[in-house]
Amino acid sequence: MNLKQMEAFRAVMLTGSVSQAAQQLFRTQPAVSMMISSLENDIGFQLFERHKKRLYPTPEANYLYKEVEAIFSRIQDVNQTVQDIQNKQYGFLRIGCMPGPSNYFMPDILADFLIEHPKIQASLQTRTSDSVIEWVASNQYDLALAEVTSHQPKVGRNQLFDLLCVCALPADHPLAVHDIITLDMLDAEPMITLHPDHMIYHDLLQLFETGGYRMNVRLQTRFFIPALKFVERGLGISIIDPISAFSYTSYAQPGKVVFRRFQPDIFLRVGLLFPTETPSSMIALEFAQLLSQRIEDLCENPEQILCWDMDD
Amino acid sequence: MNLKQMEAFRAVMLTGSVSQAAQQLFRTQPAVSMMISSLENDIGFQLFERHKKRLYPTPEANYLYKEVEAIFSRIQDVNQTVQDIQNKQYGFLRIGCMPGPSNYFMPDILADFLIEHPKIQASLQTRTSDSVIEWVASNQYDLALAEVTSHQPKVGRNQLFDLLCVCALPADHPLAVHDIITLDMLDAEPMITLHPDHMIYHDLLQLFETGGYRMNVRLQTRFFIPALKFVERGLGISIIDPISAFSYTSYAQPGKVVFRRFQPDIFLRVGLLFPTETPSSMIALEFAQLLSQRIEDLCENPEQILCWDMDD
DNA sequence: TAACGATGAACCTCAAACAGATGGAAGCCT
DNA sequence: AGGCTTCCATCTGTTTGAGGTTCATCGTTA
Repeated sequence: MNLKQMEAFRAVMLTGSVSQAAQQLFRTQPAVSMMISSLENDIGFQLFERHKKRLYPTPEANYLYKEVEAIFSRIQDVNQTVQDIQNKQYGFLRIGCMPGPSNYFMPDILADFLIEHPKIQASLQTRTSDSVIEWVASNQYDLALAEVTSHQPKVGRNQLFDLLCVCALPADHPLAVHDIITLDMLDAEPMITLHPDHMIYHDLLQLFETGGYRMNVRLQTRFFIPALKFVERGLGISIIDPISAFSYTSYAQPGKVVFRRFQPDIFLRVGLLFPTETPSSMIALEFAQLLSQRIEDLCENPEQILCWDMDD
Repeated sequence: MNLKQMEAFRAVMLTGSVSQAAQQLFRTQPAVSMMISSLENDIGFQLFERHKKRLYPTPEANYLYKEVEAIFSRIQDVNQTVQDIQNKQYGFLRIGCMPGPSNYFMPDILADFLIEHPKIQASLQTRTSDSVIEWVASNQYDLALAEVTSHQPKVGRNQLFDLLCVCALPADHPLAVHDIITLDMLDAEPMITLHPDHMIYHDLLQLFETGGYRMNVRLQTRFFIPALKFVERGLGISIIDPISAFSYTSYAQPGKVVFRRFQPDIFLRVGLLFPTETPSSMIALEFAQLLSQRIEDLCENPEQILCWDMDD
């Protein structure tokens, strides 16, 4: 009882004759005839009664036929799935994302991706970077975007990006006339920063101190996005990662906040992370490639943020 | 993408290693290794990532595995069905039966059969012989038992039985002392017969007339079974087919009716009928054999009816 | 007579197995 | 660190058998 026999059986049941079945299978008549008799021999009972130059299927043949048809239906399913996978149209994408990009940046990219891959299912979860790192390590996400501090996650296929941060100022701030904001301009200037336990606060403070300037922290926020709201209201200046800045430009009205190049360079390090010890799905890799490309695009073309207020 | 590849794939997924899979499949390790890579080549994407001497299934492999497992499950179903058919434990039995044997004779035999074949489903319908013949011809029954008059249904696998009829008398009837009832004894004796359109009435009448005796028809009934009720009440003597007589012995209390050999021979012709142009299921043939055997047993051993009142 | 199916003989091809060896990567055990 | 083992991939060479071919024949039946 093998597939070839079942194919022959099915063809004979469908066409009602050995000759036609042979034709349909692109085989010769003796070949099909032999297949049927070898099948009958295997299973130990007759499937057809030969009568008056016709084949009459026995009731047993009808019982079997239903089940054989079910097998072929499943095989068809498998082939469909294989095709879908080949066309990158099959799979489930579990994405973990830190808060900053999860509101606008990531959804935008994911939306583009899902439109191109209509059958793909996805889930997007927002968590703190620490949680995200933990979850992706335990294979709860297929890929994740999170801030990384140490160089530890540089293992496997993980990809690191050093995002050059920009300076966000109220549009009517006197310093907004400059193309580049330097450290000395911010001496004692009211600032909106992240909390002190955050890497970027630490880096910034060190810059101020080594330069001999005073960092005047007017407000501390947990994430970058709310910080921008305070900038918008004129409460101070903030140093912002480009993804958050880009997100802001995509939903806020221009005229309230402007972004400027900041000197010296200060980086936010984010990682595009994959589970360790578990292979990634092709879909995950495909999406990761798109995501990575968009992030690089943002790094290489900071004008889309810096010139946002001008050309709009 | 063929069964062999899927078998190898399944084994590797289950055991988690090529070597163990090879062992399980009674193949060599290179064979399984080759099968997997030829499968990967066919479908166009990786199923396993080779890492640290282990195989890690990709998510795609997991998607496929579910569907492959479903195929094997169906194949298992087919094999089970084949086995059930081999063991005569699969099928549906549609039986048509004329009224006489359908109350006790046929149910008894069918019950025996179903007990021996626990998984078989059956349906038993009672109709007039004419209806039964019509229905079985149009493949509504797998087999049928009916009275046949002409010799017409002697086609195909149909089997005819000439049932030697017996004489049913009230137990206290003076004639009951005889072992054999002859025609002359019944001269002008009150009789309970079937209707005149029935073959057996016609045969009986002819016998009486050629012998020069008078047939005193006290009552006419449609079937044999009610006729026996009248015999029981002493209303007359009846000539009964052995199946109806046997049925009666299996439910009635002895002491009211006795059966005696009747001379000259008079036969009721019944047929064990199969659909024409349609093969019979093995189950139908099996049951037909049992049924045929029981009928022949009844014909060859009439004592079980004739001596019923004595040894009980 | 033509169509259909079963069967047989002779033959061919190829997937799939074998055995047996090798090399590389990685784990395990001193 | 070194040695041993395990596991996988790969190669060579070989064999086997299923499944196909062609061609021919025969019996049945429309």
